Amino acid sequence: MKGQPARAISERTIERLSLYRRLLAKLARQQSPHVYSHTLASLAHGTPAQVRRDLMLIGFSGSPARGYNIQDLIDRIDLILDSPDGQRIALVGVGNLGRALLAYIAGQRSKLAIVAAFDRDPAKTGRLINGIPCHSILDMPDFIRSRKITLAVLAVPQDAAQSVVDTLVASGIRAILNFVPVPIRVPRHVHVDDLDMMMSLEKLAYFARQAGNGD
Amino acid sequence: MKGQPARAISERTIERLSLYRRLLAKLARQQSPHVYSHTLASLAHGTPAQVRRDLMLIGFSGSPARGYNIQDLIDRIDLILDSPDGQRIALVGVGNLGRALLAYIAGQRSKLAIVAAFDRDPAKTGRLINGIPCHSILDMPDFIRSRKITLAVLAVPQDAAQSVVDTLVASGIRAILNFVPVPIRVPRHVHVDDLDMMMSLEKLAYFARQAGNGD
DNA sequence: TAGATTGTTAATCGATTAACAATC
DNA sequence: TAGATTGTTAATCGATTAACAATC
Repeated sequence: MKGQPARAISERTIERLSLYRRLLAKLARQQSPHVYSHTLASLAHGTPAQVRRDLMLIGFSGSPARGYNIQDLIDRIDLILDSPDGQRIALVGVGNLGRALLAYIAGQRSKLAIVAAFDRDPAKTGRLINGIPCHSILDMPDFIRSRKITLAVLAVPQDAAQSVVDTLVASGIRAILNFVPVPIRVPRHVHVDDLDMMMSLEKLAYFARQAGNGD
Repeated sequence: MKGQPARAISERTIERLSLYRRLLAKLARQQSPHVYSHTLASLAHGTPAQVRRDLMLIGFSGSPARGYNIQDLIDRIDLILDSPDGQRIALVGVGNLGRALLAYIAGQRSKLAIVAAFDRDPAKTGRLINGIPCHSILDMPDFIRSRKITLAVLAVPQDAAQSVVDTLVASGIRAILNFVPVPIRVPRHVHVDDLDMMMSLEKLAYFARQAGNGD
């Protein structure tokens, strides 16, 4: 069964759809039930042409007179981005950053939910952290398999990263949000998104300097 | 005075230079003092052609016989990415995420250092958090100006984001690492990098699903 | 020397933007 | 109707990759 047109939507477009949905949710609480491409574009810091093209790619139509129906568009994006029965996330590495991510992600209401955390340190396992059960990393493979967890957030020490990733992949994980500043190797069917804060800071530092050493 | 060739290096290339430097630092502790483009490429998950092109752009040369000298290359990248007298960072928003970022960034040794944190909540100000002084957000403009802080990390609640950004910009901030999931408006000379975790998770969830709903 | 690698230009690829007929 | 907006194709732009002469 092929629910959607199944034609590949690019990574960039998926990112923007996620952003559009968030902006539309705010718009929905306001005046008009419709929005023009130029309005949404300006909220998203994009161009009207890009908004129209993105919506074309997901087969969503508007009207030249009124623009796009906000609620219908939200529903359409939900259909694409959300899995009907939600998707479960495992957090691996319950250090400072891991705990903050736990609180942060739990705070957003979404079809995505962290259902378990794992750590090597026995002092951290066997109890709830931010309402999420924290288990020994030894129990991770069974847990991921039995609970059909497909996503992982990686926040372990650098040295442990690759071996934890290998375990995650062997357990059936399909995508990893990686906070560890080291390139991790995965098979082609597994997706990785690297959020490398030091790299971002170094990049910003460079461009801040370029911006004008004037005064 | 024009220290570097000053020809614009692209954002992507700067990101890779930051990554190369990190990988080279590890290589430097090992066997050979030289590295080939294909070796560095494979560590960085890139292509040899891209590595050579990046190094060409910064005017760094190797030898067909031995490849690139590791220490010389590190020194060259330092010259481009680092400011001789370091660059100071302000953290705004000392919630769960802010405190974790404080610990994380302090942990990396770098020419970049968080020198102050700011929060609206009086319960959090007037004391050290992770060794960093935390001040009232009212003192922020003076502090940023007098200490010549050019970078900011933004981790405040959504509602406060834009007004805090306006204050930062007015105080002379040149670049912002933004963890708040809302598009912020800045003048053209200010650089923003958005690290939007929920967007990344939603993107990964989509591609994890595409990857094969097979079994 | 023969063989591998560098430095650099040209070709390719993908994504964004412009343009404009069709529509309300 | 006149005027603005949509839907979509074509043009543009930027970044990556391929190719290969020069070099060690």
